[in-house]
Amino acid sequence: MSDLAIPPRPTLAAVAELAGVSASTASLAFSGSGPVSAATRERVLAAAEQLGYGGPDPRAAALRRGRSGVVGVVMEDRLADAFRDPINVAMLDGVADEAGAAGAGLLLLTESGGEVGQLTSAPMDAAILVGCSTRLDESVDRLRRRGLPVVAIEADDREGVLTIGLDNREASAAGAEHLRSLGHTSVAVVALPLDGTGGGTPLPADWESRATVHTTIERLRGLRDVYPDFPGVVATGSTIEAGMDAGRELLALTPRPTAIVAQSDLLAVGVLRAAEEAGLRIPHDLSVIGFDGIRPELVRPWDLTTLVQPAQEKGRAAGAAVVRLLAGETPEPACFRCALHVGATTGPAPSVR
Amino acid sequence: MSDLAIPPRPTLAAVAELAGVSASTASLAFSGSGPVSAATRERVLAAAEQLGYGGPDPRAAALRRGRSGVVGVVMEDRLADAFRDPINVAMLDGVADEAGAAGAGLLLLTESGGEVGQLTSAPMDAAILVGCSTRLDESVDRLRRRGLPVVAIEADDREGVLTIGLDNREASAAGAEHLRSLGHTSVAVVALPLDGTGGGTPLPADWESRATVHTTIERLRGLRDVYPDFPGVVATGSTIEAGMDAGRELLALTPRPTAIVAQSDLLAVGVLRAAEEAGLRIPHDLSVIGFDGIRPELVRPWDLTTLVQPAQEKGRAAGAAVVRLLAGETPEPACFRCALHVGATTGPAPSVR
DNA sequence: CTGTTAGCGCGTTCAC
DNA sequence: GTGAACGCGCTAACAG
Repeated sequence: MSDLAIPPRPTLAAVAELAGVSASTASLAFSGSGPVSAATRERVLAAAEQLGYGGPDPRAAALRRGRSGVVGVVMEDRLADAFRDPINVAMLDGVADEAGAAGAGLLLLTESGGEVGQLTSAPMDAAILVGCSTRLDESVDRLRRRGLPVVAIEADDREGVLTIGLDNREASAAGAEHLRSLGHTSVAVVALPLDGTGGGTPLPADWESRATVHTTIERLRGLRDVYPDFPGVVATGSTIEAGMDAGRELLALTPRPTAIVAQSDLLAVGVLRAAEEAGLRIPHDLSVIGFDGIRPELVRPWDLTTLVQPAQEKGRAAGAAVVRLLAGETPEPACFRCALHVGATTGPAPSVR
Repeated sequence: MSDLAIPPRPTLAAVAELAGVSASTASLAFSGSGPVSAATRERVLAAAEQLGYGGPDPRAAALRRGRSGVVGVVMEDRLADAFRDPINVAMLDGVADEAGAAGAGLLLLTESGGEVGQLTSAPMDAAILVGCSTRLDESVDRLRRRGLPVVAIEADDREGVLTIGLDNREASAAGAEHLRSLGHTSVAVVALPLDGTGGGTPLPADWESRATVHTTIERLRGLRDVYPDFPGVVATGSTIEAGMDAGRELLALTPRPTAIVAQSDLLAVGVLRAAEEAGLRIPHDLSVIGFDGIRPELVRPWDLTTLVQPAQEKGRAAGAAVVRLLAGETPEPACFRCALHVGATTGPAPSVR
């Protein structure tokens, strides 16, 4: 581990001089986008080889071109948390597919990252906002002032932002409708966080005015469209553990709900575990419905009733939108739909059996 | 969705002029790192506000400073695959923790991404190589020629690269030793990919000379240290599905192995499913051992015997190393150790019971 | 505390 | 097909 030291890097000019051509010619030889004779290119490349020149400095190229080839992906506070939910991973996957194919790198950022905020200081050509929370508005402002095109996934419509949506409300309502058709009258919800703060608390009555996370609100609204009243708890995040905690609390209610609506599959799995722990039979004693439709193997051994969302498609759409925006086109906003998968975790309400 | 168009951005100079100060003073007002009177800063900020100026252009700042505040993370070919294995996610998490704390953004790259290769054209200050495969050498060359410090996770030692290692060989040997102490004489392996190509084939006899993935080789060597001869298959990736496929093949061998060594926990879970499918009792009829120690809930309902590696620590070390390298320090290479977790998927060999 | 002076390393006009 | 000049937008030195 000797020389990790950085040797002085040759510049294009040095290469050009060695090759006996002008800097601009050398530049063309590298970018390949101009008319350069094969012989000249050859000489330039040879000179570069000899000097150990690794190609044009991307920083300078970025300044000159006004493009850095980087797309920012802005996620929740901790990357850790974001990565933990497979649905986010699937989405990122879609983004990487499209943006990557267009030659863009993905720069992972958090809204609160860094000192003054990476949002203001990171070199990028556009940004995709994911899992939008409280600071969305502020983030958008910062990005827009930098002149960057912004694409948001599942966010409130906002001036200057292209939104890739999901029918959260309708889908949730469809899930609730499914429960209602099974005769459930006593349902409870495990909600995703309402805002940037803690969670792990009962769902407040005034959630609609207090919550700031678009997805959470819309899913709650969908449930309310079918069940005007329901108790619930706010989970600390989209994890199995949080789902277990929430499940334990809800199962201790009297009367015990006959169905629990979890706002994500991971939460649903946690609820199922809590139910198992309490000795309840699924779906005989309790019905559980999730949201997302993550890969079934992660939910094993249950066949979870859930709302399957096209996460990767969503990501792909966002990636494609950014690419088009950067190409000067004006892509249309999109809205994806979920499909209800009726599995084996929902059944008739105990009272009607 | 009207004006996603990018309005002309004001420059620092314009702001400075409006504020009636020089450009450099304005610059200081923004970076905050110089002596500027509160009143002056105030005026500059007000002018910026008025013009809708969003702060210094990161591209220009990067060129001038020679730093872009971005650390590249180079992963396997498809980001999708990388994200699918929780062990990678855990590691990324560690990297994000350290690098993020230092204010750096993580730029996700693939070795083959983009046209001419993002490795050459992406603006970054340093790179972390992860899941090193065939093209490692070439990648390192490209990065080193750009004068970038390079940190590699689990790679062969190489001039000019700081390696963060794992005791893959020793750990695998310890796992094998565990099986031997239980009386197993007939073990088979499910190997991670040997190189960038397909997989899904029997493990060739000359794997040692053919394989290019450091981690795979070292783990195979560790197994061989205890069991000189063993059959095996090469999985197509680190997934449960690939593990199932591999498991089915190995369980069809005659004589059927009494123990299967999987090179990752996901593969092990796949093998367990294949065993279940074949009606085998675990560990009565078959012992299975994994590698990684991903979160237990992902392996449920089994309590998998596995080699627990400190993945997040590994990532953290890599992140810290990069940060120190960028600070001009010379961090030492590190090597982490795994711990054998004896779960409920390994037991005495059938013949000795 | 603030202004002046020079570039950072390259890509892009134009001419030739 | 090639070269000369200019400036992308900012910041590090210095001088005042």
